This record gives sequence, C-alpha cells and structure tokens, in this order.
Amino acid sequence: MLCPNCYADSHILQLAEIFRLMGDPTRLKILVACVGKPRAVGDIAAEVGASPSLVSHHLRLLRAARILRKTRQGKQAFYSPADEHISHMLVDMLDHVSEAPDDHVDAEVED
Amino acid sequence: MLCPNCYADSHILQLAEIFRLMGDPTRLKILVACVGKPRAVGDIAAEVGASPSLVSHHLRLLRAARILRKTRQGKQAFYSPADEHISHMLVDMLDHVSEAPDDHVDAEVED
DNA sequence: CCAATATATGAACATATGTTCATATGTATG
DNA sequence: CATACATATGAACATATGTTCATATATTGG
Repeated sequence: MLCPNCYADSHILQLAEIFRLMGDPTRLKILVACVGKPRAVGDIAAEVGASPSLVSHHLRLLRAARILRKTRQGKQAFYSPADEHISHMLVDMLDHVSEAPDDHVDAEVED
Repeated sequence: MLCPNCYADSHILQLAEIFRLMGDPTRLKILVACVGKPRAVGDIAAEVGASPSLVSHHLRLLRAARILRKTRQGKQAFYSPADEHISHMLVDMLDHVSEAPDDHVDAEVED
C-alpha cells in the first residue's frame, strides 16, 4: 500500500476503467483466452463462441486500455497480455471463484 | 492455477459480475472507502461525494454480490469487505495503477 | 493485378445501467 | 406516541454499452 486511505481520484478512475472492461462476460472470455500464449482473432472467436467482428471490437477496447497487445504475423493478428500484473490477478481471481463455495448464485441477502 | 485453459463458463460469469460491479467509478470509490474499517452509509456518501440514496443503491448491489457485508449499530449501517481476497486484490491493483507510468490517459494505439 | 483469407471499422439498434427524486422503513430518544 | 435522524426502496429518465450487419482494409499467393 502506497498511501493508505488516500488514493488519487485519477487512479480510482483508471482502475474502474480496467474493471469495467473486464466486467463484460464476452470480453472477459476473450481476455482469458489470451492468457498463456498469443492468440489469433479467429481462434479467439471460435473459442469464445462469438463472431470475429465482435471479438475484434472488444480486442480494440482491451488494446486501447493497454490490457492486451497486438502483434501481426502474416494475415493474422495475435493478441497477448500487455501487463503481467493484470493477467496474474486475473488467473488468481479465477481460481478464487473456482474454489469458492458457489452458493449465492444471485441470491438475496437477509439482514 | 487449478485447471489451465479450462475455466468453467459459470466461473467466468461470476468473475465478470464482480468486475462489472467494481467497474463503476462511484461504486469503486465506495468499495475503497470500506476497505480498512467498517463505514457508515452517511460517512461513505460524504467521502465519495455522492448522495446517501445513491450510495445505498450501490451498497445494495455490492452486498448482493457478497463483496461487502452489512452490520447495524443503532441507527447506522456499517459496511465492510465480505471477502479479504477481493479487498487485497483491490488494494494491490490500486497500488499497481498508482505506480504505473500514467501515460496513455486515454490514448489511441498505433500499430 | 486478382482472388482469397483475416481483421478492422462504422452505423444502427435494443437493452442495460447510473442517477435523481420522492417516499418508505427502521431506530433511538424525548 | 411523536419527532428526528439514518438508511432503504421504487419509478422514471437520460445515457452508455454490447451486438449485428454491411463494408472496408490489410496481407498473402497465383
């Protein structure tokens, strides 16, 4: 912790933007698909079950936020994590929800 | 990592929901305000500069997702992290964006 | 250059989401 | 009980957002 209870507003906004991008199921699937080895757009589309067009739209957003980076090889564009810290966090959180007792599917909360 | 490249769809959805909730600036500020010690609704509202009504709406969502938990003391309702793992991650990510070179405010990305 | 493949982009649209305002509920104290 | 304070809830609304479809832009090979 750098400065307890005193985070700059701009940092909160930056972080919220990152979370917002990861907060869409399709986009999160795309992200997860890119963790590990660089993936081509078409392959990602097939893996997550979305159109290449949609995947490309989302990849653009993830790239603009510097969450993914792009490298071209021939006709294909490969995407991979631009930030190891974020991808580590992602895997960590994924393990977290995987281990957690998956009650509370959407439940109400009593007092 | 539990099962490399093989995360259940439901887990991705769960995680996306968590990220979605943290992806709103107001809600993220509320969350951050609750990390550390339990906070009353009115105090949170004052700290993040939002109406008590709005804060209450957001708290309800964060509580439904089991990100925050509620305890009453007299007239006031205190909210605190329900999940240490999430709050640790939050602080960690906050440090991450605080340390990072804050170029790319919103920039376009060249090829 | 032309065709074929892979990706990207823009407009349009339906839906979701954050916020506000008015009002209700709860809780202590006189 | 009545008043005051703290929080919660519901409806309404403006705006943002994910998706689709059509089309454009690479890039390679003939």
